[in-house]
Amino acid sequence: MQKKLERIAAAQAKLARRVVERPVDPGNVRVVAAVDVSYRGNMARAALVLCTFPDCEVLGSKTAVVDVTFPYIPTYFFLRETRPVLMVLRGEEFDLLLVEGHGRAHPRGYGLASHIGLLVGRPTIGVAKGPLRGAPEGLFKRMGKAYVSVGHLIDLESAVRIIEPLLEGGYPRPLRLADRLSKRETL
DNA sequence: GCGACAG
DNA sequence: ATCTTGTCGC
Repeated sequence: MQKKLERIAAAQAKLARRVVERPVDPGNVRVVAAVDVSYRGNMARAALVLCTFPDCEVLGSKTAVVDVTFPYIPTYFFLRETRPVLMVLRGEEFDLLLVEGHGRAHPRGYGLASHIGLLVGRPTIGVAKGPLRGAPEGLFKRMGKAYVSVGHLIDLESAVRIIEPLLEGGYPRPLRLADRLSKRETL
């Protein structure tokens, strides 16, 4: 298994080079999507919440249940949540995506948010509740209780401007809603 | 066995 | 993330 992780780590380092950082005009962002995943037994339940920007009026929500295929291993988190996240995002449209987990704020510059961003081809921001050991300072911004970093197709400055109006109680409201929906039945 | 890092 | 009651505090 250790050998397998070494190969994956090398892949992450290579994929990190494909991450694009560029400005995003908040004025062009109309629909924001947020995804989070909860667990129960051997099943993962992903939740998606779509809302307007910057007012964050809920436009819709959805959930997807899938069996867990990989354990949680720090810095290899994307292996565990990519499937459930892609399932719940399938067929959905939005201008920007918020992912529960780090983007570039990762030892190899490639966390779940960057992986999802590369796969969906939409501006993606990574938001986590805590820092990851080995993540270079400067690649993320502490906002309230959240650690914000670039996922893909956006730069940190733009990410900060977009997260700012969405903060509620120290955390982005869309993600708070997605977190609740992933664990409960109601939003 | 101990210590401990996204979720 | 999840296992878990009541309790302390803003």
